[in-house]
Amino acid sequence: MHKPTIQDVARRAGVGVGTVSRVLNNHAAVRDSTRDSVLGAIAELNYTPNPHARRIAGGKSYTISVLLPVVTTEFYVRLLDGLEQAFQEARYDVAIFPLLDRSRLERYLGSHTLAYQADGLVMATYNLTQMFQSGTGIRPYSGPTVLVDAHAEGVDCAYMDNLLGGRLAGEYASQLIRQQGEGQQGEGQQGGRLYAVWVETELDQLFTTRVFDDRRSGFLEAVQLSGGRVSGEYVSSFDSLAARTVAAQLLDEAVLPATVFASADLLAGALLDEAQARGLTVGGELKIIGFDDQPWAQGRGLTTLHQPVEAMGYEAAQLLLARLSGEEGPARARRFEPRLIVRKSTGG
Amino acid sequence: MHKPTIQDVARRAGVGVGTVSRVLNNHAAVRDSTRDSVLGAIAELNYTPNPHARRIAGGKSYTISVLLPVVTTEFYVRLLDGLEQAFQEARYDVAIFPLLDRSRLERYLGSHTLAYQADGLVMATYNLTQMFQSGTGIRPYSGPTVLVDAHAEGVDCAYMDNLLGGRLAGEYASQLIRQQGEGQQGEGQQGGRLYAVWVETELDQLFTTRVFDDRRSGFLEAVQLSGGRVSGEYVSSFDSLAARTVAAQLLDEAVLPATVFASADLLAGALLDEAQARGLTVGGELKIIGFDDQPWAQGRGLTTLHQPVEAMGYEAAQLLLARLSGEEGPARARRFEPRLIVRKSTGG
DNA sequence: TTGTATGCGTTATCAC
DNA sequence: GTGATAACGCATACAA
Repeated sequence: MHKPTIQDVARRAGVGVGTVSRVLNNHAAVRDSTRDSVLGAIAELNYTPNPHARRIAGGKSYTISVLLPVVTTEFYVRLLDGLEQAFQEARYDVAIFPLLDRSRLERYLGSHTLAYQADGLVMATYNLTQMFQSGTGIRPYSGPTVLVDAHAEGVDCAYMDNLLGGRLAGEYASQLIRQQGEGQQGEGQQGGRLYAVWVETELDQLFTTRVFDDRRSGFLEAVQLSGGRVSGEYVSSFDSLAARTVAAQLLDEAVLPATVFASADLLAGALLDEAQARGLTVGGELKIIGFDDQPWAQGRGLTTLHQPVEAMGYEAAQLLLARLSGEEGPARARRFEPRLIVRKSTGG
Repeated sequence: MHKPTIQDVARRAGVGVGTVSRVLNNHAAVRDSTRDSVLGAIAELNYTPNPHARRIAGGKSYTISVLLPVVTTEFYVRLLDGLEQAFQEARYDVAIFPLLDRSRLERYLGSHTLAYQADGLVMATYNLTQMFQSGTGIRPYSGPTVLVDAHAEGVDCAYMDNLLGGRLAGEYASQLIRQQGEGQQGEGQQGGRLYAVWVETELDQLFTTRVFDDRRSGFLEAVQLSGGRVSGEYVSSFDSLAARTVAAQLLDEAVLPATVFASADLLAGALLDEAQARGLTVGGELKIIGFDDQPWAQGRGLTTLHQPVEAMGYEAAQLLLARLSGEEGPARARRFEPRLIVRKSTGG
């Protein structure tokens, strides 16, 4: 018993191979009744098309390469979920290329690798401009490319509006402080102070991203617009140890009551830990706002910004698929909006 | 100008396509002179074989799936280097599957994915037995499989002898203490105390590994054999924050002079940091031994165990390739030995 | 709307 | 040793 082929299906359904191919690829022009019988035969034989034969006949690889940073975060799991669902629906395989180190990028894009043979490329989170800048020896992939969780001129992209996210956090923080100011009358500091912890942006790095800068800009802008001011800003690298150290420093220096915005849940988590160690009442004298809505955020009651990551991945895939089916025209950018989730870390 | 095919090469070299295919695949029976002319034609035309056509004609996918944990460590970069080199030499593509979460394992092994279509599977670091245990709904991959950086009965594997590594550390630490004891006569503690920091083994986890347990067992065994004893043992999760906390605790409680074995460089690095913060003389009153020889270990002068990771990857690939070319027989296990690198953190 | 025939770029199997 | 040629499984242009 060999693996059933399209021939077997055709014979079984009493049709030609062309017809089977047509129902496989949704080529509308096929009568419902015959489509049903073909589908029936496929099911009975448990037939699955041979992807390699398909590739050689179609002259395409039906494969998409996804370049991904190696960061063990729920974010990328969700992003892949969105991407893979869309590509699967369109009968494309996705090959994942974890960018373990810099040399690997060049290798992946080299002409003899899987990535190069792909019909399209998805790049996550990177700064494309910097990545392909002259002098690095890296040359851009020649096929259609889409950026996800990043944006650049002249390239299709699906990105999260981190500027908006920061703004939402800033507006909410300002509002919290106003409310608190109304409650306890006569307080000079009118509702407590405002602090922020930022993620250090690594300069001169291939793996650089504007994500955190945008969150910062949005926040500062919103706070300023609402007439508030930030009493102290802290910077931490994206690392739990550094975050904890910075959290301790912040709580050493901060004047309570205070509201703190951390531009990543990783940093907010460290603040939560440090506050707990000091016996501070989170949600009361100390309010904390994070960003990411990581899986633990709900359990720990962290007010944070939730992002439609799967939707962003799905849409990025759609943009690429459109190009693959011949779409011309200028680059399109799809924007996605974070949403504030209020929990008890801000008294909600 | 279309992409040159094997036909073009044959024509150019004045031979048949069969001959071209033969030189491509090293099918010995071809005269040197004709091989040269074929190679010449290939170079002139800049010909690269179409992998899809190859796959369909050969009836194989010429692809190997590598299941990898998502841990940003030099270890996996080096492991991939070894694997990829071997597979490339044998004209196999490698597809990397980062195991972001548990659900992804099932999906990767599902019958409609790339991984399933691979001719062989490489699994890194995991506990195969636990992974495929009944009840998880995960069924083993049916093709030839090789384990790397792990070992199990009845499966080909290439693994690091972490037991030996631990033993080497234990012997060296014991030796250090004896030497020190001889130097300062009459000291009751005869050369100082011995401490150890272990990596916490996560139980009930898919992503479990025996690596750290082996390092621990080997160390304790060697120390006992040389008549020494461990004055204190500490446990930390594989996380820089936790490691620093544990390092601080250890240095709070330890009696100097002391020698500390950390079963991973990540933990040793935290000790280095904490010692520096306290103004302790590393290599003198405090000696530190790590495990892994991470890139920074040399610069910071950390005595540690170096592992032939690339060689292990390369050999794992060879084991799999042997099966792919029809090798029968019982499972083979290839053992690799860590090597102690003495640097100034132990006074070397 | 559907069946047939041709082509995709290799590898493998023959003869020579 | 080497050159024809038949698969491999599918998509597609063309004919019906």
